[in-house]
This record gives sequence, C-alpha cells and structure tokens, in this order.
Amino acid sequence: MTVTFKDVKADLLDQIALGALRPGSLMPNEMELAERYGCARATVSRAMRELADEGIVERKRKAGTRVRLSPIRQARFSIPIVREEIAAQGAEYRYALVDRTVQVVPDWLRGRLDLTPGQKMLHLTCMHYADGMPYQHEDRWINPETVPAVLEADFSALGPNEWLVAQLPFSTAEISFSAIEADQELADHLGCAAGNALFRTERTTWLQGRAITLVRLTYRRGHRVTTQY
Amino acid sequence: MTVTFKDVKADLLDQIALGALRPGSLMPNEMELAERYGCARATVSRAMRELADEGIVERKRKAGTRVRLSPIRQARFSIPIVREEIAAQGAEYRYALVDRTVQVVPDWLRGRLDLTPGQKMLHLTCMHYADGMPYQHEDRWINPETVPAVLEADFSALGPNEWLVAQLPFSTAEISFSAIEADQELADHLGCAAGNALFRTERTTWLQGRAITLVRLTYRRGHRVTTQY
DNA sequence: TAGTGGTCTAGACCACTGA
DNA sequence: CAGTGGTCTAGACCACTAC
Repeated sequence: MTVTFKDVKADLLDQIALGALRPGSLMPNEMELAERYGCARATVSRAMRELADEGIVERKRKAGTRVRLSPIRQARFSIPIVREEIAAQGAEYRYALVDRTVQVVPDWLRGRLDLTPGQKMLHLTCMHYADGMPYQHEDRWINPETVPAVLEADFSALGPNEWLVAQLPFSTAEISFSAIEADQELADHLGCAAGNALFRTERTTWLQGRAITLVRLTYRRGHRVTTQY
Repeated sequence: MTVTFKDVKADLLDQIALGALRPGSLMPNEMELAERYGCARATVSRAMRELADEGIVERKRKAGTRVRLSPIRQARFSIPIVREEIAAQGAEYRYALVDRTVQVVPDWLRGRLDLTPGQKMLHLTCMHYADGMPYQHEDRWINPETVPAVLEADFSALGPNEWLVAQLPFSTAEISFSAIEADQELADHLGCAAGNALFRTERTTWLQGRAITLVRLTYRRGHRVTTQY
C-alpha cells in the first residue's frame, strides 16, 4: 500500500497529540518529511495544507511550518433549511404564514441594511411546526429593490427562505446567535411563557453589496445547535 | 500566465452566480473542463474539490459533479480563549477561581463522558471579568485519569482552559449553543436577575477516545456570537 | 462494467520572505 | 540570496457506483 496524504496527516496529528511535536516547534520541511514517509512531496504538501486550513499548524515560506501555540479552534455549523432540519429529525413539517405587510423601513433596520429613508420593505411573519408542535418563529424583512419578484410571490404555502434560496443562488451573510426572553407574542406562538429563555439566530444577507434580507429565527424552548470539531 | 486552480474556481463560481450553471445541473467532467480551460486535470480537480468542501457543489464518482440545489451553508465560529476574547474588545481581563472540589462523578455526567461509576472528577467553578464586570461563568469538570497533573495544578491565577490548552495540544470536541434561564447562583455571579435569558456554550473534549473535560460557559446577559460566511 | 472522481508521482518553476 | 512553501504538469492507477 502506498502512503496517502491521510496517512501522513494522521501521523502528524498523532505526533502533535502525543507531544512528540510540541506547540511552537518547527516541523521538518516538506522534502524531508517526504523522504521519511516514503512518498512524494505533493503528498506531504497536501497533508500539511489541510492541517494549516484547520488551524493546527502555521506555515510561512522560508520560515517553515510550526505547530500553533494554541490551535485556532473553529466550529462549523451547517445552516439548514428549516424543513430539512425538521425532516432530518423524523418529524412532520408544517408551515404557516402569520402576517404579511409592506411597510416603510423602520430606522433601526435602515441603519443595519444601509437603506435609503422612506424605502418600503416586505415584512413577513411565519411559523414552522414539527409534528404539529411549534418549532421556529420567523420574522423576516425582504428588500424589494434587490428582489422585485418578491412582491408577487405567494408565501402562503412556501416559506420565504426556500423561495429566496431558489431565486438567488448565492450570497454573503452575517449570522449571530443569542439568547432572548420571550415577549408575549413569541410566547403565544411558540407555546411557552413570556420571559422564557429562547435561542435566536439572526441572519443578514447581501448580494453583491446590496441588502437582500434580514431574518430573526426564534426557536422553541430548549433548542440547541450542536457541532463537532 | 498559466491557468491556476483559483482562476478555474472563480470562473465556475461566476457561472453559478450568473445562472449559466443552474442549481441541480450536471457540470462537465474534469477532463473536459481541463481542455476548456487549457490546464491539467489536477488543476480542475483542486478547484472542484474546494467548491465541494464549501458546499457549493456535490461530487459523486461515476455520477459526476452537480451544482447543489440549495448550497449547504456553513458558518465558522472561532473558539477563542476568554482572555483573548476580552482583550480583543479592548477590555481589561480578570480571572477568579470560585470553587474547587474533587468529587464522585454524578450520573448525568458519567453517561455523557462514558466513565466508570464511582470515578472521581475535578470540579471547578470560575469567573471571568471584563473591565471589572462579570463576563463569563465557567463550570468545568476535568477527568484526572486522562490528565493526572490536573490534581496538582494551581488554578487560583490561571484559568483551567488556558492550563489545559498548554498541556494538551490537540483534541476533538463537541460544542453546543443554547439559551438558558439563570438560576439564583448564576444570576448572582453574572449580575443579572434569576430567570433572565443567558447564552450558554457547552463543550465536551476528548483525547483519543478518552474524555478530558466538559465545560459550561455561561455569558453575561445580552451576549451574542457573530460570524460571516 | 464502464465512467467518474480521488489520489500518487516525479519533476519543474515560481513567489515569498527571513537571515 | 537562498530556503521554504505553493502550484502546475503529464501520466498513471485505483475506488467507487450508477447504469
């Protein structure tokens, strides 16, 4: 069996974990490792590159590769579409449009999205249910100047998230997680008491520098997001 | 100038963004793209592999490469050390050890960490302050069987997180985010009222299949974590 | 079973940057 | 300026899997 980049990567990780390669220490260069492992330099290179991408190791030309003093820990969370999230749990998904209005953008939102005063936005409120129980409350603003078709879209059956994803293949976004206390309206929708702690995701989406949408997703009580790294 | 994998990747992204490559559509295979771009297959391969890693595209042997119907959105959060997190905000960091006990592992924890009944764990409670204000409450369990030195460590000045990072260069972990309601003790420590919604991070860490530590980090009221993608 | 992606190799040139 | 990583190439073999 030939030596693969995964073999090299795993062995290097072991050496780091076992302390043979100490944090801050200089690792052998690619040629030397290639000889040691009996493989091509490209193989070592890919192993090292992945370690660098994962924040385990730090690479600099001429200076060589070092084990990071404190590894940059990164957690990756996938951002699923609610329907798929619920289906993945084996529950039945149901969607409901609660409210739809077109209104002048409030000041707090105008600042956030860098909009002109007096501009109108589409404001949607929706609920997502899992097996008939409230799962997620969606409070969304969409910019019709960026996505004109949104004013004709029918959101009574299909949620705005799925509609937007189908319309716009691509975008950049900022996402934040926080804990909030339920107001009476949220409590009613999500079947909990006012004041209960709820997990909230807030996402702002841009396409080529122009604001598309801001959405606040508030989950039923007890929700948690999890990932491994 | 020769064609680089970045050129290929950027061009493919453009084609997807502009709609020339529609979601769900089958892309040409690597050989064909290599000819089209006038480069080696390995170059195309790397470009496509990165698109796949980023969740833009889906690859299957024999079936070919397709543009994902809805891109898998992934958010990366960096997991900083508290002290660096606070320092990055320009605030002064202070640490305090609140409590330290060695006790038999409670059942709920034993199940989580796959430990033997009756095993003893080090239980630490700490506080982290920013400019003198409560910032984060840390409730941590450490397994002395995996990290024997921990029983001799002095946590009165250095937080257990930093101590562990220095001891164990590497580990796998599971992390989760949730919203909780403050009990009286948390409220006292964090300077809020009992019942307030607080943001919590829970992290379980393993080294080669053996549990190292479980930690619950609860932040002061109003905390949020943010990232872009 | 045939077609696709996944990977390795050996060699080459280049780009960055620390000594 | 010399050493390191970064990348490309052309060819090869392999592994998976849809058909």
